[in-house]
Amino acid sequence: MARTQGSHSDITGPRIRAAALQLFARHGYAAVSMRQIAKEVGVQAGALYNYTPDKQSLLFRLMRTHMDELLSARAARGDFATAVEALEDFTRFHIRFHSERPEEVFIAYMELRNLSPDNFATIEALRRQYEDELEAIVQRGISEGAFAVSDTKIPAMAVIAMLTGVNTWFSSGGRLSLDEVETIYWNMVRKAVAA
Amino acid sequence: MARTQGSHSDITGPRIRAAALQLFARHGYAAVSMRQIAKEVGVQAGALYNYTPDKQSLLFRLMRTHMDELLSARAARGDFATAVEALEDFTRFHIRFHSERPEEVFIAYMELRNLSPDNFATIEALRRQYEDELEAIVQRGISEGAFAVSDTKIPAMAVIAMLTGVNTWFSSGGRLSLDEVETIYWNMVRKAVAA
DNA sequence: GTCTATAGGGGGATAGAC
DNA sequence: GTCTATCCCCCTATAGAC
Repeated sequence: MARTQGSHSDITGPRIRAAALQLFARHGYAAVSMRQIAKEVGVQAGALYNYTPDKQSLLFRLMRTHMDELLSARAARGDFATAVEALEDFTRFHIRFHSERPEEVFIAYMELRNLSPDNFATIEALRRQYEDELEAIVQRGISEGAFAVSDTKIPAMAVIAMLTGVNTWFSSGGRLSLDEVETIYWNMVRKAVAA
Repeated sequence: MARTQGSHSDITGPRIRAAALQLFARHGYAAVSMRQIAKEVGVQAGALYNYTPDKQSLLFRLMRTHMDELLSARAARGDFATAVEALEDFTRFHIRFHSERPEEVFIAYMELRNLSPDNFATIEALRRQYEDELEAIVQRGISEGAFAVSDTKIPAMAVIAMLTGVNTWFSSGGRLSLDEVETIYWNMVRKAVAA
């Protein structure tokens, strides 16, 4: 028996999430209505509820997917002989991964307060996991005698804040290529923690 | 003739702005209603319009005041003999000023997209002015031979992003005093740009 | 799966009494 | 200056036809 249902279901779902991603990033979750999302997709508002139980779940799914992709892309990176090499890899990975997903990154930082408490806890745990990976690199560098910092958590937070800041100004057609930007940041990061 | 009007006007205005500040910071501009603000102040919603022409102006005034205070506090800092000293002063000033005003800082970063185009341009110009002051310090450090960075704008953005990040985790009752935090950051900033 | 229609609730802002 | 009352609009989410 051929399935007669589901003719559009495989395409409408992704299109809803793509529209929500762009609209949430541009105007903010609270300022975007389900009607706007529906209009962007080309369906009526009621049809959205075939794909998401509610607006909150739509936001959560975008953030959850983003964090999962971040952590698995990060996990796919190899091991490194020294903490310095690991830190350079982290620096370049972070800048590149985030610059390729400006909308997701923006939402991940700006819409945390619009998550329900449970959803917030889930996202927060994933974010913490990512930070811990950098903190471990800092710790390793100290053990190896390559880094000299009087704390591990603060340098990790400082480096992530600094690198994520690239997204606020970088544009791919600008004065510098992403590769050049990576190198400038890596030089600053390297020196900042160096012994 | 004694003025009989204005009995509450001197106090209600500030209370409205204080309530809006807290609510906007906590829930976001778009998610907060004029009725909520009024309730927090203890007046009816219509009374708010004696103090602001509309909701947008309320947001703008908060951001404008914050940026004005930032720039004048910064201007009150003295001159310094070397770029290194100027950079240390900037670092400590930025962390302290921002950590004392978490709600204002949060709004200044998160609600830019909810400003009308004209209001956005005004705030953006003030923010740019602040960044330019740091960029000038970086430029000076290069001239003096004290700093070695292959760009001036990117290090300025990187340092500001790093320092502002303190607000995402610092709490005054925590493991470290603000003074200790300042010193940790200053060591990283100093080394990051050092020749 | 999508539509139309609607329930049920807020929203920003204004008018006019006091 | 503040209140009550209201205009007119939009919101999320659901029900039921097709």
